[in-house]
Amino acid sequence: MSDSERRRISDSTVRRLSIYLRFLRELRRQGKSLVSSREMAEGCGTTPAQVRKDLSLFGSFGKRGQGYGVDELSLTLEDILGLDRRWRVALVGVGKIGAALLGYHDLARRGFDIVAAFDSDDRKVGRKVSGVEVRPAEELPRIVAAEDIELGIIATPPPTAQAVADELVEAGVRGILNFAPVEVDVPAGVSVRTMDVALELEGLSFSLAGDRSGARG
Amino acid sequence: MSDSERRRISDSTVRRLSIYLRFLRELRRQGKSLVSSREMAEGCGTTPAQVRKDLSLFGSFGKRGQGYGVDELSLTLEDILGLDRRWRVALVGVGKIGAALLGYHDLARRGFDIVAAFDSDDRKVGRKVSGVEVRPAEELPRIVAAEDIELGIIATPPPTAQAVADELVEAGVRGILNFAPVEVDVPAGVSVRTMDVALELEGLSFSLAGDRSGARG
DNA sequence: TTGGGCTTGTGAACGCTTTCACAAGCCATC
DNA sequence: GATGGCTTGTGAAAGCGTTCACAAGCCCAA
Repeated sequence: MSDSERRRISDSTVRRLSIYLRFLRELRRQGKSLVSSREMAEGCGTTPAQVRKDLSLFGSFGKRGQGYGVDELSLTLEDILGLDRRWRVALVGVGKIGAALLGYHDLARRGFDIVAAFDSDDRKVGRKVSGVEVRPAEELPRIVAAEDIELGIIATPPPTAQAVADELVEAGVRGILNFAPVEVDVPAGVSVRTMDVALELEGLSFSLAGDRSGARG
Repeated sequence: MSDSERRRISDSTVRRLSIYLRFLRELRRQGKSLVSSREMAEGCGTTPAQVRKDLSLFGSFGKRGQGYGVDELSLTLEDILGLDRRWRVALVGVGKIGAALLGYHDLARRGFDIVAAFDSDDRKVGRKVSGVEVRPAEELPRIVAAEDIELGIIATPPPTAQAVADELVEAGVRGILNFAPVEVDVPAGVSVRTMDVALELEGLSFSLAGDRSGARG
């Protein structure tokens, strides 16, 4: 697939592809070999038409009358998502969230290895957290570049998030997962996703606040 | 605002409202009193027209030729988002992520109090984590109902997530933040948001994989 | 070989979200 | 009080994503 084709794919489609893959891996563990778009939709919280349309953006992977081959489609989605390899990730900020991420083995299971961790707090530097040594923030540029790290996770307080993002990009990182509750700017060609727990809770709060009369739906 | 008006608001708008509010609070700390849609757009990663359209869905809060009053708009957005009160939250699963959330004070700062934590592991039950006592999973239904808890956070392994969601809903919870990497089903009238760190990294992986020729954009 | 049941792949229709473009309106200055 | 510069609020247009609906195609049974 060419870059220009890839660019046309929407964020929501990519997100669903990940969900499909997660579901397919579960089916694989259960030993299922075929799955229909209807079953995928039920397991992934969407519609059969949506599943088929999403997949059709990349090719024809199913068999009419039968469904999709679980193994085959898993591999295809892994290819599409760029998961046919492992990714080297740098973590910046070893506070509560950063430490939790270092200990969260689902990341490695899904292809993302945190190979370096940084913190500006001297008391944390040198300690090992879940097997990864915490390094001083000053070494970030050198190590990220030297170790060919392509993804970064920002788990610092908001005021330093932008500076960290700048350093990561300068050192060659082209994808950033940001846990600081602030939007960070990056140059074109670099992707950022921000995860803000409180922001998600606020979304729930909105739904509930609009529901004061006990309405259903 | 009536429920039916509220229902028309899209998820993406609600998400942006939260981002606007986050930004406005920062401006308030800086002592700024007026802000234009252009400045908000720059600080929130969107466009001025989008900012104005989002706000216009709820009313006219600005002053032509000047912009929006920072204090006034903050309060308005808090009202809209249902943040004119505090929310009582139950946390289920005190593993790495759960413990990190208990120690993450940004939640309390933004109106969400984790007032109960549950775990099925006897070794964790009874311990206090960041000031909250861990209770046995069996007590969840009773305590959530008795304490008028309206929001739940699931931080258990995937296989138990659905059962926990069912218990939370049964006990009266109408909003769930799910950290288990699996989609959970809930009845109409209950909202769920799933946060999956690996899934977000996969999104970044997709962008980078489609970018092998060093294209810009 | 034929018929029935089921499922994919996809153009077209639909509906929602974003962007555009401009009238209405505020403020400072002269 | 009139002028110029700036900003909001909003219909209309454009752009996207989702849903519909059905032809094409597979498999099983008789």
